[in-house]
Amino acid sequence: MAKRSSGLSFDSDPIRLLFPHKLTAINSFPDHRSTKWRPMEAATGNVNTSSSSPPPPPPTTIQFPLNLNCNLHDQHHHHHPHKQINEMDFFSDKTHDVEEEEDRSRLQPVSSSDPPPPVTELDFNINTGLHLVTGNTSSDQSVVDDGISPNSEDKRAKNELAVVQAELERMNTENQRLREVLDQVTMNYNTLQTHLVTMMQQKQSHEEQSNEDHKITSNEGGGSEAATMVPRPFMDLGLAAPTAAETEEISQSSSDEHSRSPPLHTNSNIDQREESPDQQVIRAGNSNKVPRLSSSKNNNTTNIDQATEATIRKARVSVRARSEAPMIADGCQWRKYGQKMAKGNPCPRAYYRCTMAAGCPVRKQVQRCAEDRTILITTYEGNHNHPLPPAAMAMASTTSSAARMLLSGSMPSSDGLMNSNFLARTFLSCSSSMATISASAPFPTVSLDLTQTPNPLQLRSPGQFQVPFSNPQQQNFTGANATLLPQIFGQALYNQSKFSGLQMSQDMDQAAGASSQLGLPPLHHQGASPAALADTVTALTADPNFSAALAAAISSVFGGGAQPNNGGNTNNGNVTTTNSNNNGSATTSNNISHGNNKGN
DNA sequence: CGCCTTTGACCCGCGC
DNA sequence: GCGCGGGTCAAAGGCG
Repeated sequence: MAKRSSGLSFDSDPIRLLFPHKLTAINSFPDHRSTKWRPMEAATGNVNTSSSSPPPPPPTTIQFPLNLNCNLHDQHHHHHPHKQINEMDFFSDKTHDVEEEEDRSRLQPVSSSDPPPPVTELDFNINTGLHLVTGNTSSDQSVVDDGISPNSEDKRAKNELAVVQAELERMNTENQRLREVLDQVTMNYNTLQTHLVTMMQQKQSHEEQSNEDHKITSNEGGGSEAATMVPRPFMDLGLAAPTAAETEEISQSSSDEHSRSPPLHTNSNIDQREESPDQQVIRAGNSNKVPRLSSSKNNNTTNIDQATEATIRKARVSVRARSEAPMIADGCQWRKYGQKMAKGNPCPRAYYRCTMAAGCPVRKQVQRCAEDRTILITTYEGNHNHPLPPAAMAMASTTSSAARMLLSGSMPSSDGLMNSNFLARTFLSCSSSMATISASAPFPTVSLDLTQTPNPLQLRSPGQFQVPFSNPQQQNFTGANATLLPQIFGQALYNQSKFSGLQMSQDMDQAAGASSQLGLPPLHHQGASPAALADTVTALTADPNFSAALAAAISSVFGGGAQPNNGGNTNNGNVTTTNSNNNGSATTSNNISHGNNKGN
């Protein structure tokens, strides 16, 4: 399936996303500047062009949801101010009004002496004259009509008949139109299904190879049927043998997608198991190539979850933001544990570990863009296993949600497809010009480019605000705002997830729990192609819900200080930064560890 | 003293 | 098998 210009770009064959661990390091992590970001830029242009003008219905076959929704929406909202249905809309009062006027004008000769009364449904009923025939003389009209011959009543009846017939015609037309829409929906569904089957087949072949190579699931034979559902490629991404508590966690998460998520854990507990201080599962190399799933004591379901979580652990969210600060303040406490010179970038890459809780598996890498040193590339990996301050919640949910989006986007299970796609489109629609999915990177990575000015149309929510994203012409985007952006984004995503009410409905009982604790679409199926996801995302880039989510996010981040229609530059110019800025915007950020600035 | 950064060494996977 | 590159460890030192 061809790539579509949605801001979502895949660098490689879609199937590769399913086997991130198999990928070569063609686009290894540090190379944000090169291949990874290029598609996004291209996509940016496309998106902008497509979104700046009323989208000429792209040939995408997945466009239907929007159209369908719009139509239905309009039809069911009688008082929608921008009703666009001209040909037929008998759900609309207004249409009725107009047509009734016409009908009434046709009927006028019968009772020409009466000024046209206010048009209402009641009037319509009265004017049908049907009641008059039955001898209902209570109305003024009937009084007026009293003096009229039965012949005129016949005329009137005929007229009414004509009206009814016209209505019937219109209804037929509308039915036809709806049928066409339905056909289109069905066709699109079939297309998707076909694509899914294809991908599943490809996946199975890969799975077989993977099984032979890694013998990961040698333990239990699990039904072949289940085996086909098990995301074998992810098995490699399994974690080290889980502890008892971990196993419990796993079984819990597997047995219930219905939540009971531990309260106050910002993100899924996926990584709690990851390393106890003495365990250090993420050891050299292992973190990169993922510890093996050595334990065989788990059943398929457990393996699925392990694989899922391990993959999530590997999923990364890369944030590009202009910042002169050494790091963007994301509300967490970090400790630097290493620094390396990465190939292809003269700027060193710093490795940070979350120190807000012992054993928190979250890592982040900070590196300046080689091409533009003002751009700070921060890549998050993993999920916190501890409560987070509000300031850190957004970013945590962003990373977590992005990770899940990546995974779910590659697993279009019957129940996961919609969820994943919804989340994906949520994620990407908000910034189709900013978000990029890299499937060719060693790990599935969602890249958020916060250095570009997003399309105002996309950022304008019904509330008419604009995110103070960096303006390319205004390079003074400093750490303060750079700090905010991920939070905005994350919060928007988080909110949108709540609004969506999709997978959240299962686990959203924990308000503090970030989206990662939301029910992850079951990993039964796998092999959905990112392209399919891309298609869906492409088709659904305009998600009104996201605007609301983004509005809420900004409101929360700015404490209601979001400036409507500020053109996005206001804050940029005003905020000056220091490394330790809290910029007063968001919350009680712990900000970057103090030593961090010290060191730099 | 505790926490942090620095930095060289080490581990590991992958490609050749 | 070797080299490369990414990622991490851990000793040493700095700072408040």
